[in-house]
Amino acid sequence: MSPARRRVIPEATIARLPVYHRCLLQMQAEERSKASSEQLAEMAGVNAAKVRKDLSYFGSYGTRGVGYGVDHLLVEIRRELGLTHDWPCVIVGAGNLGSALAKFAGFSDRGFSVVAVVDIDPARVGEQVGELVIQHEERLAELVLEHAVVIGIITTPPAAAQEAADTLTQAGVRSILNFAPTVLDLPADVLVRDVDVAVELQILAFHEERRAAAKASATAAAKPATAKPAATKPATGKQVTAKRATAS
Amino acid sequence: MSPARRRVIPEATIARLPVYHRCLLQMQAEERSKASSEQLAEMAGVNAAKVRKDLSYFGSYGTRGVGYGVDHLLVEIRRELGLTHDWPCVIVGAGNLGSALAKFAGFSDRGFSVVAVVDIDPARVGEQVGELVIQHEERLAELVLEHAVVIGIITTPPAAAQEAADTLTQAGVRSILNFAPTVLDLPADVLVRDVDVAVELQILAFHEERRAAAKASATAAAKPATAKPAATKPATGKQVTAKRATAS
DNA sequence: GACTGTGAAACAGTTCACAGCT
DNA sequence: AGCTGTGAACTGTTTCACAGTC
Repeated sequence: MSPARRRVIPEATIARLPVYHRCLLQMQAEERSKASSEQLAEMAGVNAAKVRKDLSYFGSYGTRGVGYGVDHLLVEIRRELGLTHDWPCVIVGAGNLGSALAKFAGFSDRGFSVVAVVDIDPARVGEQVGELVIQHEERLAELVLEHAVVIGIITTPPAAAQEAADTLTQAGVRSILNFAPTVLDLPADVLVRDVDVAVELQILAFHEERRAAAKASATAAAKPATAKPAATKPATGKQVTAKRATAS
Repeated sequence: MSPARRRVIPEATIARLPVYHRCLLQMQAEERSKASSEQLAEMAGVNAAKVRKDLSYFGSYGTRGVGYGVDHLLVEIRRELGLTHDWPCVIVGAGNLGSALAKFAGFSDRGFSVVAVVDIDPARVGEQVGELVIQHEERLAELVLEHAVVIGIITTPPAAAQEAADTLTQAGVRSILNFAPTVLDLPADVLVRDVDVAVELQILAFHEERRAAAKASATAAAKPATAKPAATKPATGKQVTAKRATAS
């Protein structure tokens, strides 16, 4: 529809867009028609300047002195994210996680529909998972073509992930969400996003470990400059909010 | 044990540490005793300079002219990540995802043990999930204290996530892995990492959308500088690898 | 000769601060 | 008066390139 005369958007901005989208949906549900960058920021857990800069990459959707129109902004973000049309996805690996994702309805309302679930274990083929029936992984390429699958979701054990990714790629899939704890080796035009729960836990553990070390060494050291005293209670006005980290 | 005379480590480095750890484990399994930054980099899907810089934050664990000793490096990273001791975790919300995580054994071998699963639905209490029995969410604070839980994993529906987080925080938990699609509002000393599958899918969708737009506009434009022709096959020497993005 | 460790350069992302619109 | 949009300053991260060590 629109001409591709668009600026280059920072990755960090792109990663926040879905969050803004969610916040705006909530505002819409609350019948709010206007939102200032300040309000959106508070809700999204970022600062107002960031919201304004992020949104400005796409155009001037706000009104000075007023704010952003919730409905309008929602439409624009929706368009940018391609949430106006459907994204057929396939899940490879019907283990605990794959099945959980297949059953989970929360994506379909945002345009992501799981059109097939495959597994390599013949014993599992035919089993019902949510609305779908597990098919054999042999049929993966076929299914991708048949349903015009655009996004592949890999939830296999790590040893099987590369092969799944290769099959998906050869069938034309260019976007992969990889839950397997492996680094996939794919052509440069394939976009892979890794979600690894163990990695996340280890990052948390690292910080816990440091906290413990800091506390231990605070016994001798006089200067309390290193470790702040734990924020006793949320302040009245500006809420001191948790350190946040999302997939980039 | 060691004095807290440690440098400040960039977040980006911390996020890669678990990946190096995984690669080293694999090398160890393959009986390799030495690894160069180049080899580690290839395996981890990053470049060699990054590996060297990352590791150098922790000390000089390599030998010039030789590389890094796999076993030694593994011990050091393990220590940094606190994988030498156990991290008791609790899962709040025994839905599809919560149950899948509870059943999944893949964390325990890295020191993360799920010591309890709670849910707010009385009908689910008593149900077996993996090795554990679902308990009522009322008991959450109690369970945290009893098992000295350090990490809380929130897998509730979004509406219930804030309350779960508050309870965890009040019981002393300072690290939260949040799967609920909500921005949690917590004291600044609580570290939250968000994992949101819908967000990940939307990021992939954004890029797909742009690809489609670029292709559409490429009809008129002569310069093929914007979109590279799809890498036909993995090159012999240096592998051109997929764009990668992990939780930061 | 090979490979690490690291300053310095380049790049990316965030925050500031204010001009400009309504 | 209020709030957006954005250059400019700043902070964080990656990459380069090479001196230093084995």
